[in-house]
Amino acid sequence: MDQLRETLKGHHLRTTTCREDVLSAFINKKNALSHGDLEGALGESYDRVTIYRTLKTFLEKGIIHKVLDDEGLRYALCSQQCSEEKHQHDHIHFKCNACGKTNCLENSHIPNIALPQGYQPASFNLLIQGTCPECVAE
Amino acid sequence: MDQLRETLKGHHLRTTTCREDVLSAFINKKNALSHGDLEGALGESYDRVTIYRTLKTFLEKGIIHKVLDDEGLRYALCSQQCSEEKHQHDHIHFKCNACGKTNCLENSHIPNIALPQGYQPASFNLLIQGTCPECVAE
DNA sequence: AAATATTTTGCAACAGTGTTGCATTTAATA
DNA sequence: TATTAAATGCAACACTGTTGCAAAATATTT
Repeated sequence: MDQLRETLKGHHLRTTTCREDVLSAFINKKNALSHGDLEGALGESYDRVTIYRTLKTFLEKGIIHKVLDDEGLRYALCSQQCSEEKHQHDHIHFKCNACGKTNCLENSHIPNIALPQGYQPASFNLLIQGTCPECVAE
Repeated sequence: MDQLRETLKGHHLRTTTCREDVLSAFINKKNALSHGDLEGALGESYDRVTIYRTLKTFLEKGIIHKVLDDEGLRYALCSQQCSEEKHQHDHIHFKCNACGKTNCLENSHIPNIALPQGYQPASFNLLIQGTCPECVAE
């Protein structure tokens, strides 16, 4: 449980029960979570606004990153060490159309891509939709 | 101007001024447009709801496709011929962090990507963020 | 050209998502 | 334990997107 406090401290954040619970939710559920998912998971414990602010803070500090799919915005833990200064995310997000879960493929990398003249890329975001191993098995 | 009517007819849609104006906006502006962009461009001519429904219809008929970036949802013309039955989009979307515009790189293709065992991909969506040629030049 | 059937539109109302200001409470520090 | 600074809860609001229904417009038939 002190793991949570350490992570928060490591990112220069005060320890609060809300932050511990949100962080804990991200660690337990493996897949990306939306604000609504968190509201559901944490019940009535915290105000909606507090959860929004917690997500915003976690984003800024590099604890989580945004994950986009056609249904909207979700968040997932940063596996690589990210900080306020530097976010590094060139891995792939996979959304299963069967179970609806989105997660990060940790050991994947987006290959080099030849862009037309003049385009200067800074960050890459690849979402693949399809069927995940668990749903393929059924 | 009959171009518009033809396109609509080709997708089995009735010709209405709203549909013509929305389609026209997509053709004139080259970049991806959000619902809000269209509301701005079309002024008070049409009800918000009508624009939402027009976008939904265009999506279903394969006239436009969704483009996701970190700010939310936009739409862009399908360059390849899409229909109600089949959407085919493996091109790349580029968002310029300087001018804020997102567009499709028409001659680009997402390369083959090796997924971990068991994942069955169906569709790919790659967003690259950076600086576009026009903004690099400045 | 007028009548009909069908689709589309505008309006009202609503649900969901996200933000801001401010007073109160809580966490860290001295 | 007292002080300081940050985080929370509440109220209010703006934005985004959806649904039901009556009125209007389109395409079709006569």
